Amino acid sequence: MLPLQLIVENKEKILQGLKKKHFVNAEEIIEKILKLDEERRGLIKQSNEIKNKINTLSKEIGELFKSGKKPEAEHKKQESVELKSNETQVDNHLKKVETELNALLVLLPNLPHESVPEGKSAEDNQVVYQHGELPVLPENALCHWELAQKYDIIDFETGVKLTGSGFPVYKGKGAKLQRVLINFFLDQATQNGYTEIEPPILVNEASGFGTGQLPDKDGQMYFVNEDKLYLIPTAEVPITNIYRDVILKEEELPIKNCGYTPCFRREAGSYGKDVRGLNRLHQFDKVEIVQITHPEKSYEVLEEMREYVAGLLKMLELPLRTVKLCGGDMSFASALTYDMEVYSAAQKRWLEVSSVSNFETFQTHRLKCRFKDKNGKIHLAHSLNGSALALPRVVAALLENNQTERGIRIPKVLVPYTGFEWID
RNA sequence: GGAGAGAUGGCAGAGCGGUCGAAUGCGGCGGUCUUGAAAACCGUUGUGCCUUAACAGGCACCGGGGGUUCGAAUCCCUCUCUCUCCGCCA
Repeated sequence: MLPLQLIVENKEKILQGLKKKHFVNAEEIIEKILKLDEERRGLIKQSNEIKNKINTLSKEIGELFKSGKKPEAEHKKQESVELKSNETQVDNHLKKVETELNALLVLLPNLPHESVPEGKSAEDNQVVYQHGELPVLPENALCHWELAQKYDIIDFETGVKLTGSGFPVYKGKGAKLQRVLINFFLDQATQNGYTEIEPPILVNEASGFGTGQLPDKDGQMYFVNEDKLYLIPTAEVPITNIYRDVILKEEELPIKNCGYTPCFRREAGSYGKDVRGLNRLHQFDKVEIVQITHPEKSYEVLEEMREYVAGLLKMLELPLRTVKLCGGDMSFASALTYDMEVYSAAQKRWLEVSSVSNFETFQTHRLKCRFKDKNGKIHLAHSLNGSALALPRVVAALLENNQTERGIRIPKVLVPYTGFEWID
């Protein structure tokens, strides 16, 4: 959520940013917001003045009763009652205005950083980095879902039987590979200064709202109606919400947390090759990294996080590229996002395995996550996060790119974890 | 799941329906003393919003929401959470 003050003070800048993000109706909404805000201020002033009078009267009434001047007290009581009904009217009006205002504010996405490229869709994204040779596989190379079946390591059909599509069952070395990757990613993160967190995977509405999934993505999360809880779509939600309603000390920044959780996404309306095999799932495993930083440091940290994630993929010997998302392709809450993609040699396409974003104050404003500087002043912190990494597509690329006559080769860094060099 | 108790400032802990944003203690910050430190003493110590160029002033907040009252931290209702006992349980 964008701070109201920012909108009031920087209307033009906001409109520009929203345009870059291809947000429609921006002008109309902003105008409404400005008008409502003006109304709101007026009403607050009125309400406060009435309350002030009532408070003063009440004190006087108390004194009058004490000194036994009953008739005068009664008179003032009457006056106070009238003021009260007046106040109730003003307050009701104010409440209505504030509800309307809030409903509009929540619609506005975050503003893109100035370096975000113009563009409408994924085609306009900029490749800013590429590393590794694209493997060339023989004609008879198999896609990962075929390999999964051949070596009996992932069973999609049984997942359908147990739950539904998008809930694969990992078996044998396939299951172990999941566990190994989680451990590897967590170990790397903790070695790089991130504190490991194991959060709940069900969260309440306030948490969903805090990181911006609600109300924007209501319907994409699984919801447990009985207890009014959401299954998390990413560890970002619980891990970032740790800092909801918290005032940090400046010297506590940056906060660096990481965590593994299963992630749950309903993702209604997907189709075709995008959802084959491991390409898109309703449940998957992911290690997430989250940082809460000083506002002046967040872009530096974003680059650091992006390099960190690229480093993971290099260790796994996967060809990768980094894409800077254009305005139209960015998420609701992000100010700048890099997607990390690996090349899946049998499918002959790039698969997104990580998304690293700076949210600036968009999340922290909702979260009320602030820090106190040396002078005792309170500021909003910046929040960032990234996948490091999501497993399924990494596994897809590993299986496809490393397939040989002999079996599937496990990357060297993982062998100490797996205890085997081949899936065969 | 059943029965009871409770929720107050960074923490601990007071608070007859009126002068309570809230005693007191601890902690934090500033100062006096000291070569330095400790001790002692003095002062200070929440958040949000509105008005203001500023000084300053006003309003709200004692778990959340609603109510009674001229006036609520204090009374009533309701929700949430915590604790104790019992039951169940990895």
